[in-house]
Amino acid sequence: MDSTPPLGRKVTVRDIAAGCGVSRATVSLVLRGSPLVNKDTRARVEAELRKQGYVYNRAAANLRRRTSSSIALVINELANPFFAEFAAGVDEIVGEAGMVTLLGSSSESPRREQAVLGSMIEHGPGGIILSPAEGSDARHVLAAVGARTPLLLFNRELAGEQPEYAHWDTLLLDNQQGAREATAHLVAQGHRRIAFFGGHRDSSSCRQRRAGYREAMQAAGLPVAPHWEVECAPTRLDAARCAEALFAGDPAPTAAVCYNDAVALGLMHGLTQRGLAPGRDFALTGFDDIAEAALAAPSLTTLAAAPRARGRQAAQMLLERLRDPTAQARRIVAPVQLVIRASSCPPA
Amino acid sequence: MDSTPPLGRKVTVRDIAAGCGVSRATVSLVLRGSPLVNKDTRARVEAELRKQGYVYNRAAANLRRRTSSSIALVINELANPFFAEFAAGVDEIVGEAGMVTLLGSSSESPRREQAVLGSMIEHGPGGIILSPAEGSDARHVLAAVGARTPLLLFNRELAGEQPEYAHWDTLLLDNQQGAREATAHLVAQGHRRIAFFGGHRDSSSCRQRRAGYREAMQAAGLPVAPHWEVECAPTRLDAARCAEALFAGDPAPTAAVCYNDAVALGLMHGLTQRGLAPGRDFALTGFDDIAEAALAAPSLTTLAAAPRARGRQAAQMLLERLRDPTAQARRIVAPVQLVIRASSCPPA
DNA sequence: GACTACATTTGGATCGTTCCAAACCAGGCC
DNA sequence: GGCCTGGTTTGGAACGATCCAAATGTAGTC
Repeated sequence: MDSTPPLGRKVTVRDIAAGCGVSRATVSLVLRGSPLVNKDTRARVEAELRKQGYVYNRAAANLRRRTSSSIALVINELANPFFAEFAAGVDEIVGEAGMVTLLGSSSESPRREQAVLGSMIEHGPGGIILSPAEGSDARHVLAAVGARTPLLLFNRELAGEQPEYAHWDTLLLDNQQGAREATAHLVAQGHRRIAFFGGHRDSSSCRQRRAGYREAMQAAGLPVAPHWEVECAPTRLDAARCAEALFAGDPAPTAAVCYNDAVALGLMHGLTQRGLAPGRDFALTGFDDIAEAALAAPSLTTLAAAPRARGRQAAQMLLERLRDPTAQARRIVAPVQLVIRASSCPPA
Repeated sequence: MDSTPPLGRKVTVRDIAAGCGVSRATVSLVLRGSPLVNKDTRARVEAELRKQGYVYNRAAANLRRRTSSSIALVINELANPFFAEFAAGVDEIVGEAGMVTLLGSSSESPRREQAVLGSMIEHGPGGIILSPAEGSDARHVLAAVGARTPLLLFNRELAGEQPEYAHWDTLLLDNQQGAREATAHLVAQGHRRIAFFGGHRDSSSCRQRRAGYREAMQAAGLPVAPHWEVECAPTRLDAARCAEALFAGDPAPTAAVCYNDAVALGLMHGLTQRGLAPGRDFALTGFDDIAEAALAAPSLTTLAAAPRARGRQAAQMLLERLRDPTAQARRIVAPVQLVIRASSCPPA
């Protein structure tokens, strides 16, 4: 009986088995808490495990069992607090399920996204949660991940998505409904000249939000002047810079539905510099409900997407898919909630 | 020769070997780009790899080679933009090195931290980057990760760290120097009554920043009144609530060095509600240089810690450690940079 | 004592890859 | 022909766990 804990080598089931005079199979049963093994034997083995400082090798187990214990999470921009919250939510659920999250960031580059997916897939994740980079398309994603590993798309749809990719689950935000509600709220406040401000024309979320805005305007019987639809990068800085454009034509709007909170806060800045007090002389709404929305002056009316809850939901959807790989693909459009604060005042 | 791509099963080197009439060993050599294999053979094998849609099984390879291709990253609070940036930096370098990041979040709970570390270690990461939860101590961390896996500590030191843990690398921010510079800057602006605002007494970063503040005050020959050191949770909300405390005694300060940016922004809010204009009637500085610091009104003087660069640095340090496991442990204190903006005005 | 019934334990084969020492093959040289 | 050399290729044994069918022991029954 050679029960000395090995020095250079890792401790394996073999060492434990030798250490307390049972077979490897028995140790393995103990490790998995099987009811087959005798009480005393279990106690002896468990003592030996502690004594030798055994650590389970999940990779070896996964190899033999043909299972996986990880979920890959590929995010377009991790540094964005919205996606960081989302990632935290995913990791929460993945952790609760006893699995581990493989993290990757694509930095909004479809090429890097493909490379990252390719690297992830070699590690054999049970499934993948992908928040696509702008411009990412379905063919490349399919080429990188193959048809075997379940994939869940978050936040954006892929360009060129065909029925053949229909086995992918999708979790989207209801951008259109959100923008519609924000617009309707401004209308209800008494505004007639309402702009849509910010975002990139080619981003799908921007298109959807703008569609919701137009829909609500039309439903209220209100016209949309061309210079009320202003495009800008989705950053505070660029939004502040573009504020001018709203007042470049006649008639000037008295309110704006903004692409997101960052843009709304930038616009506030721009308005202030023009001598207009946001929340008094001009009403606006955001999108996302980031932490600062509640603390801005004036506090920002916005649409809460609850990114952490969405992360949890995405992870749960994927875990369910792992349990039943043949189930029908799901497409969930999560509602967003209008949070009314001070910025959406009635017209001056 | 059975070259039909298997249906239910995964494609393995065995299938490729059979598919083009060579041995598994040869396929393996091709996969790793060995110069030993003949040009024509290589081409044949590579064609077969593409044809069958082979994906490399890194877990199996790691098992045999006794190597690892992952780095574990355990963060105290991923939703905090500072740490999200840090994580993005880590992942950048880890990805460049052809490895993958295992993500875990401890939500500032030492208990969860230990559980997460325990789960991580079973996946056999090559090394671990840990940004400890508040109150996490060295003994528990050691128990969870063992002495075998290299560990790098970021941002905080562990309670009860003894010489026996001296093999852990450490990357810290120079909190003390930062606070000293901020204080000295306010002194140079002409302030005499300077407060230190926010943070928890028992957090090590808060202690260090406060020490820097006191040092600078002493160096300038300035006294520190007891009610100038105000404690509060490191959130905007609580900071706004605690602003009052600064003016609860005589004499009132004319400037404050804040624990971090969130607190500084909260204090601005609190000042405004008291009828004081931050950046005109009262000077303040932050810490972290979060995105909004530059866009706040007034823009916030603060200390830039460059979290993404720190993440890259941490990953690099750990990768070097993997290359040379016996090298002397390193302890790097990264300087932070004072960014002067509008909030640190001279006295009114 | 032979039988079944049940609880517990076990040795090999296996997962997909890599290592290693040995084998193979062609060409050149004595 | 025998021998060496250098470039290629290869079968079998690992890595650390799990599966499986079969073996072992222990009572209980007739």
